[in-house]
Amino acid sequence: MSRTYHHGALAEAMVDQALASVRAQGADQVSLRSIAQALDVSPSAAYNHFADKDDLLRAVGACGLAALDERMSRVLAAHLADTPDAARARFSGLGRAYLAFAIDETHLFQLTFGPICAVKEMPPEETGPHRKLMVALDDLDRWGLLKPGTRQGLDLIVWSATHGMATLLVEGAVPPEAAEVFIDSMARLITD
Amino acid sequence: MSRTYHHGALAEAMVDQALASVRAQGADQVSLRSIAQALDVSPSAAYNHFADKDDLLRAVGACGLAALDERMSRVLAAHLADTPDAARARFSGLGRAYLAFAIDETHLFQLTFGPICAVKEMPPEETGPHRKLMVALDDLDRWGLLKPGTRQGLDLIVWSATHGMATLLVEGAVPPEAAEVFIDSMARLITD
DNA sequence: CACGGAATGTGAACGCTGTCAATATTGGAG
DNA sequence: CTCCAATATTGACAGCGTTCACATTCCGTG
Repeated sequence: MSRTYHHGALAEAMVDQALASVRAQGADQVSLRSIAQALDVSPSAAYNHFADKDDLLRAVGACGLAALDERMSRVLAAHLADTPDAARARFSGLGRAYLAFAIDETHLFQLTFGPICAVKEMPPEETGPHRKLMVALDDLDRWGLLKPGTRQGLDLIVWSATHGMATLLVEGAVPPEAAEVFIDSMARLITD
Repeated sequence: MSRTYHHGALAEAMVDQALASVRAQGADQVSLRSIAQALDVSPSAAYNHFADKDDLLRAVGACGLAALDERMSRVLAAHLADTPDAARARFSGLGRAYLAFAIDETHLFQLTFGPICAVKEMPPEETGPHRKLMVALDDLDRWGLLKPGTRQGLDLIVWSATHGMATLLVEGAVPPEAAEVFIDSMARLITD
């Protein structure tokens, strides 16, 4: 199986390889040349498919966002029931998924939400994870589980707290055990 | 003013220059060579004072933490009174200071809380900003302004929400105007 | 005051990096 | 079958962090 001059699907192959490298070593340590070498391809081949190294890394960051979104989707799929308990389970399950992603995909999390992938023409309102969190909040509200009149301000609080807790975990400022404590405290604070 | 062979205080001068460069361009774009050149010094001179480039950047990150701490100190100094209102003012003032730092020192914030300066033998419990926030929470509790029985879980919530909101501002995921909304919502949520 | 070692700065070099321009190869449409 | 557009290569460039051998200066000890 001699490798042809044309690879055929270099773009995806490079994203895959870059994804693996980022997971293993963190985005800072990944070099364009090393992933080209891993694919038996010349370094400059990348420039037929990506503008930059950063452009490639942004594609990897998008994979990270997708991975997080899928974790959250699985949680929703596990609690479909139309009951207060299911609504509660969805909300704290989503939070747990977010934090679990930060814990065991640290490097990918850092890339996805780091400076390179900074939000550009892609407001968080339209991304999966943020929307899912807000919908879960709406559900809680619909069942009357939130303290009355607090729904509005809760958007920013819940989002920033969850995302912030994730970054604290990633930075090592807080031990992984704190994640569960956080989820419980949050649920206790916003529900009646 | 001939420049002597020995600079005299290269270490501090390099930190100062690096701090300025980080503020201007962000830590990623700062090169050891450029700051050496700005100080009219050979690139390798840095290695008499710092182990690494990262070691120098960590010193800059420490400056960032100090700058944040000073902002928060100023807030405390402005509300010394031993009254409930002063306690409230201290709490939300500290939050505002944290977010203001993130807004107008974006690059420095990213370095200070980024991977390079990752917490190492320096638990946040001992850093100024975290401690100040917790003390402010204690004050609110002492005046009976918190919902009863919630004090314990509030540590993680308040810390992660504040820090998280700061990172969202830095990433551009949220506009600066949201900062004030956040502070109000937070205060309303945790106090009675 | 003299001197010698410690501290500090220099210069050139190494291997690595991202990126680009010129060139070669190839698949597929006409 | 031919030719163009897409794709990959080669070679080069400038810049990076880092190291090593060496130069210069400062300062405490005799």
